[in-house]
Amino acid sequence: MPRVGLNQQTVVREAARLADEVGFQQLTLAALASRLGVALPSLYKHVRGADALAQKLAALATAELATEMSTAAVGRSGGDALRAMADAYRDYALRHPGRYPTTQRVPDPADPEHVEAGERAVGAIFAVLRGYGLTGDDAVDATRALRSALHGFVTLEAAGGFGLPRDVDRSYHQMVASMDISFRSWPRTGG
Amino acid sequence: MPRVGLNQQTVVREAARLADEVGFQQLTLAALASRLGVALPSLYKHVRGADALAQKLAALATAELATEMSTAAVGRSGGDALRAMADAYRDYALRHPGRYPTTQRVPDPADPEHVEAGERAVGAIFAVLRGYGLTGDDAVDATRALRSALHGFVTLEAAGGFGLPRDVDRSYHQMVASMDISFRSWPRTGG
DNA sequence: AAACCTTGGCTAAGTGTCTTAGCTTTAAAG
DNA sequence: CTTTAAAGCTAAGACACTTAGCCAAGGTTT
Repeated sequence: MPRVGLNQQTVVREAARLADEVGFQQLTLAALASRLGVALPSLYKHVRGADALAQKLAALATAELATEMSTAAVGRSGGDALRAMADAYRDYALRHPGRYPTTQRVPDPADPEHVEAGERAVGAIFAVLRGYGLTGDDAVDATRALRSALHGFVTLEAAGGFGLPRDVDRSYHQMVASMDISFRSWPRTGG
Repeated sequence: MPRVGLNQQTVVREAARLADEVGFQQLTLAALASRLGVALPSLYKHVRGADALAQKLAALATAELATEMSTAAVGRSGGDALRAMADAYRDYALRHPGRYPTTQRVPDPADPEHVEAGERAVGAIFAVLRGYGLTGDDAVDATRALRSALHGFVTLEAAGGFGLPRDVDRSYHQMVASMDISFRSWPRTGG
């Protein structure tokens, strides 16, 4: 039997593509193997199992998202940076509906690339918030608030949770605009 | 064989309890059946299958959550109502970690109780926002923003996504305080 | 009380998923 | 050319959900 020549990276990248097509929940080792032209158990030569694959996928997606967030904010500050980053965030979630949910997985301490990616993502938010003069505990609180709003929005949108006809882009921009206001008048604790 | 005397309600209620104990993802028909003292296929006499059970669980949890949100806000207005409702929301998610995720499922149009529960939940938010003078499109946008923030926060918290030592209660209260400010100075569109 | 019949329980069996064990062959290294 | 690590394979097991079909409990009807 001729070898296909897989390695971990090709497996994970194909899993990412497949997840975007069918949804993360529907990503199955059987479908992935068939897509790669290999029998299912052969995947275990490259990935420890289904959970390990999900973790590697999370590392990949988190790195991609962190890069897009950072790139969007570069050269901007304040509300400009916030809007650009928020748009990049939602764009990513919409373009990669299968990868996005994995970005909320807690980074695996045993995977340095995953940890680094998570730090870059949070770091990007922190950098934007510094533009509002938010540091220390205030920055931590504001980061949590911003992550919550962005993640919550794209999650509800993906789940079809916004039933009413009101334009969803509009609602998102309003939310980001309101966060801009919030950050400018953030209830300071002086942490 | 003596009959256990199950019905749909007892099955769904036990599923809710079990989900809270082991997590929604770990809720399995096998575990539920064993907990109820029947063989697995017997459950199909009361529920159409695993997905239907999840839907009924969603209807139950959504109704519970809607009730707690409404109750918390009754007799209050403005920031008081907002804080009370937000606290009730997070309380519910923390007390019922297995039920909570099902509340984000889109209500099944074929299940009137589910639909009604969803409307009550959104209605409770709408009522609070009316206290800020928000109506029409503004209320829709603000509702989406509030739902996003609350849902995002409790989801990230449950996933262990808040790594830093900063107190999580504090961060939540800061977020809610900032939403209070946002709603008072909401970027109006006059919808 | 006896017959009836609805229904809630059961066992058996099939499908799809992940996983492990162990064999074979490729193809690179010496 | 021989050796060997690794990448593929088949076979088989553990669980999950689901369907089919049987049987008895227990209420209803005569």
